[in-house]
Amino acid sequence: MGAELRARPAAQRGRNRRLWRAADPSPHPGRSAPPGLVRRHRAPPPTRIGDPMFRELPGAVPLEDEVLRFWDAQGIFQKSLQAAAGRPRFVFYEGPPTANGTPHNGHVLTRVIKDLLPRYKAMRGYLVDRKAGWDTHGLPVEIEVEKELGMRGGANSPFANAREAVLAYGLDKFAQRCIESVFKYTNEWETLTKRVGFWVDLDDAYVTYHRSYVESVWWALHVLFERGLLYQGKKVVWWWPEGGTALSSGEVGEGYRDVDDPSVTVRFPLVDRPEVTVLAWTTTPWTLPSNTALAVNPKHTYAIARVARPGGAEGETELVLMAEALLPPGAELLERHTGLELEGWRYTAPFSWATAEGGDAHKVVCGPHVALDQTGVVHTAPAYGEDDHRLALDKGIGLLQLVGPDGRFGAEAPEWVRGLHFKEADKHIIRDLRERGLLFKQETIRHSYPFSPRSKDDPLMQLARPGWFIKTTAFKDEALANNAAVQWLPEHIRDGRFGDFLRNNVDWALSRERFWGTPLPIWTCAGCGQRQSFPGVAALKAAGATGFDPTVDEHLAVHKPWVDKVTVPCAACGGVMERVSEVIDCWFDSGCMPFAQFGFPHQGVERFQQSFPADFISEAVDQTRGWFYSLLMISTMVFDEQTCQKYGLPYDPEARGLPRPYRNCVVLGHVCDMEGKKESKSSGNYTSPDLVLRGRMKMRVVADPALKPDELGMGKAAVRSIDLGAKERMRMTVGELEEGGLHVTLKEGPHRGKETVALHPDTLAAIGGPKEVWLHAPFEPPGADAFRWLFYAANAPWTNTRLSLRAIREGQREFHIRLGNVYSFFSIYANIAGFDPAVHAGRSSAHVLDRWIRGELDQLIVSMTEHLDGYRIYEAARALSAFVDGLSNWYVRRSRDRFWGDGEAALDALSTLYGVLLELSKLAAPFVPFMAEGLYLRLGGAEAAGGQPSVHMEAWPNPSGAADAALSEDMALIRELASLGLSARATVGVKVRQPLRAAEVMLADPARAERLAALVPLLVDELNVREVHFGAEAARFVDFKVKPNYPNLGKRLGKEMKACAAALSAAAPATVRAGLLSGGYTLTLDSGPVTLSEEDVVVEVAPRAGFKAAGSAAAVVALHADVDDDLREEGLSRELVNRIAGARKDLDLGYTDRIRVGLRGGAAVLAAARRFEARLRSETLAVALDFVEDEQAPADLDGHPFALTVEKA
RNA sequence: GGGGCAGUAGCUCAGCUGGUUAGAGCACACGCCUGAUAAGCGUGAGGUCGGGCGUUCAAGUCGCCCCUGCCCCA
Repeated sequence: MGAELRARPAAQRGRNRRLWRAADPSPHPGRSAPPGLVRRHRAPPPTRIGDPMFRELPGAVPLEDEVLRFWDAQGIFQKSLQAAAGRPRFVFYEGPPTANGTPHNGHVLTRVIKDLLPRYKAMRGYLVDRKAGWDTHGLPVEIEVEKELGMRGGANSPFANAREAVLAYGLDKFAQRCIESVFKYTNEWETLTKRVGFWVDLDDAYVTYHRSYVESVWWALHVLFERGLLYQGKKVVWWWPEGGTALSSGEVGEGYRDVDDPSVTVRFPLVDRPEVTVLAWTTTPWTLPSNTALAVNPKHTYAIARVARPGGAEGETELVLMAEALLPPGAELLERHTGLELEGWRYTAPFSWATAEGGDAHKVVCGPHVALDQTGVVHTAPAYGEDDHRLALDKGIGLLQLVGPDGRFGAEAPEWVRGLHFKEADKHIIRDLRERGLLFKQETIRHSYPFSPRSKDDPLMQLARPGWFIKTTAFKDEALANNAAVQWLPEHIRDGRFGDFLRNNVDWALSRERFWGTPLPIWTCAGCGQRQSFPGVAALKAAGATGFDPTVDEHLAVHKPWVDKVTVPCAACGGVMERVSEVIDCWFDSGCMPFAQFGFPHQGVERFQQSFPADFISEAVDQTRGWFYSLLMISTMVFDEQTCQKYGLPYDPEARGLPRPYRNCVVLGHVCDMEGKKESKSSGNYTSPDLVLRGRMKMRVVADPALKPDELGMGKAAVRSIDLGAKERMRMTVGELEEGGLHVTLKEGPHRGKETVALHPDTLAAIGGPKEVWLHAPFEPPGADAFRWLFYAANAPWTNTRLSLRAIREGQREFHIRLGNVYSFFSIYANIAGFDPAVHAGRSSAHVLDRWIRGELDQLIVSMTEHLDGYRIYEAARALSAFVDGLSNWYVRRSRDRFWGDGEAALDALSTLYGVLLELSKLAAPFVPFMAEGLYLRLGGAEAAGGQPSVHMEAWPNPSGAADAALSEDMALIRELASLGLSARATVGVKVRQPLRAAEVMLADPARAERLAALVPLLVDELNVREVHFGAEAARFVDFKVKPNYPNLGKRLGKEMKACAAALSAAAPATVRAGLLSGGYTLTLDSGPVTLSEEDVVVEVAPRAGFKAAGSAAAVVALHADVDDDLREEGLSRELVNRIAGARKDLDLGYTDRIRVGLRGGAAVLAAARRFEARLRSETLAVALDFVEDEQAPADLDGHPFALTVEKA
């Protein structure tokens, strides 16, 4: 190898490197990576013949590929379960997702949280079954199929609503389509699940439409029916006219959106005094024809007053009746009445199209729900409002229902509004009111109003409907007690969101007039009205049921339309019982999951007994009214003492069997975009999880001639959420794994729909006009571990997470890269030293750094265990990260010279670091399962004594007893002193390579100096000073400060605290300090003398002005800044080492390669080199050093001429 | 309209049961180190802790009111 002249100073090398980087604007998409993500750009030089013992750790995605292959090939997940057989169980319930849409980033969050705790508990010695599940029933599925089939009711359709379209299509075919739709994206879900490392048993997944599941749900309903808790009634429900069905509160909640609606105040003339009109307000004018009452609050004061007539002539007035407190300014008060007094007053309704049924109409009634709002009088239409309905029942008021379930005015209505959609009718009704002089005021308000969650343009209406209900209100107290026994994270969910929901509980509107769902297992006799429920097919057959279709699939047989053909002879009258037509709310399915997943009680009794209740569940916060509720409510009702005893379930009478069915619930926040908005496909601020995981994503593509041929049109929100500059070029291919493809420039533009991008028509044609394309990001994807880490370590799981590549990379740098670097460092020296864990591991080195890091590791184990046992994921992740920081930036940094030394010292350090890394791989395993596995296997954990095939089968580490609180504190102080020393060096302005004579350290608590003695060499090295002095001399550059120890003194002195603080600050600090050190210092306050002990006063130090020093409250470090010839010579020699090391690197030499060095230079350089020749040789592995005196040498070493040749020996 | 959560540095977030220099990361500036090296480290600047009132010797932390945002409900 040829020699190379190497004389550029280090600083210049650095600058060039920066320039090189800055001048490289990523010309090779797909290849270059942002600085910081690629660990090295060349393989480390071979260090010995044959394979090194400790292999390099590859980048994130290749590592994850490798580990996934390994898990798969070795069946590690299954093995881990087999190995845990017989251990106590930690029960986890998987909340079933619906696979009829592609998974998004929010699902990544839930999946990684659900993965972490089971992994942890498995390592802690539990058997953790992880049964997957799929939610397959319900409206979302039906709507999806209706869309696929182009079914839609209304104006341009032959059908009144989609419901009728489905009936025309055929229920049997429809059910088949639903099943297909449900598993449309199963592949995407399974791929994502594996890719993010969520261990769950997909092969044994429960499916809510399977017969065994349906029969379990039937059983639960049967139990409720038998107890009289399942009843038919009429309730006001949120109704979706176009869908022809009621919606559950969860479904309604999805569809709220801000809209502008009319806000009208209407005149209702009193019958007895027609000149006085009651003013009532509504935002739903279409309900006015169905008005049957006006409600007032009995406690409020109402007034008859003369007010200006709106829109009337100047000075025109009218008499109105409304709440006194809400009268407009200038109103003339004529009479006062309490709400109570108004009850029974009759008024003339604005419309009289029909007569109210079932009671009185058109009078004033009192309702406690009436708020002091608008006029304080509420227009009441009992058919269209829950409060209204309840009040009407209460007061014997009848009901008018002029808008039918199809959302349109019916035959009773006059022609001008007949057949009109209710929203459409609003303006006609307002016009009519205005023409008849009944409209007092009209405005427009913006408020949130629910729309169909599946068809965004269909407004919902409240409607009194007959249906089946569960009497959940009868279990309110029990449910609240159950809730109180659950450990919620965050805690406030219990008394806040969830508790509130339970307190305001209303009976569960269970039935759905739909098709694809669990059929309600109730049969009724047309003859005598007898009703009976059946807990399963066997019970039906036992009752003599006929009509089962033997040709149909067993799962379909328990669904509509097949199950509707099943009839049962009526035990009461001998007639024929037929099934009621309804199916049930699919939330009820989900809440039956604890037992239905095993088919309990028809089968799987033992598995259920072992799995009830769950130790842990986790979903996003929107499930408070969804799954969290359905689970809790159903188990509260069904698994009472009686049921538990009957089926041998654990029931602690003390706790009334609470909580059930879950003990701990981690509530997750939403995944938001960079602006903090919730990610959603329809608003376009959404990226596929694939982008983070694999650096690519599949998008639909449409043509847009407004684009340039090389442009890719993408919604603004999408571009931002992808988190690149718009100028970044992405690679686009048609096939998933295709090489090459087109490079396109992102062009921000309008949002074109869910996951959709646009291309110029020609470009689209040129690539064959595909419907979908793959976009490949011009960066190295962070991968699954980094994605997981973001959700664990960026913030608590229940706060919303802002997703951005930047944030992911930040976390990756902080944890993954740092840990990877430590391993990389270890592997280099372990390979050089021939470190063999079988021989060298487990040395209990007495070196203070080794003792320290082992102690820190112990403390880490303790704190992570505590945190994870308390489900505090974020805190555990922070502790882990802080440890890795200390390991990298203090342990390794200060241990370096030991690693490249020989013999025992190196083996001690290697053995310690090896042990720490191996334990760390276990501690990190639940968080970053891929990297942890990669580390574990590379460290030979599997081959070590007692090792397991996988880190995930390892036992969670136990503290070894190495924790040393005193050492830990002392080291923290030393690190603080190092920090102060470096700060002081910055004021001196001398680089750290230049040794200084001494550092003077003054501690606020001088007693600690002695304990620090053993650690002082670390400080000497870190600060590059020859000596560190504590104490006496240091007093010269320190000022003392004394202040009261508030927590201590505050309790003792109370109100005297202020005076004491003032007196103390007035005293001379040095005197106070002296007094304290000699047993106590006495202050004289107005109230008398107060003697302060050392514990009562905090003494701090601060650097006195004019010294090269830096200080904190605990210490001041000052430096002897003068550099004499002796020090300068040593500095020069270290400078030389640095240059030679730089040359080695430029020559790409291996770590152990020997070199020959030729040094030309001036007298000063040569003198330094000769004096420190031994060190020069050993630190640079120079086997030969030639000196040539040359005062004209071209390069500069701290102002001295010099030149260097380095060649491999 | 009601309820829940949140508002702390330019940005993203910590901050335990109230205790006196309010922290971290990123970004920025300067510097350092470099046989882990397209990595790493240090220092600095940057805050009336959304606003107001109150409780207290002491409030980012507790209470009340208001403002703003998000979520849930009506």
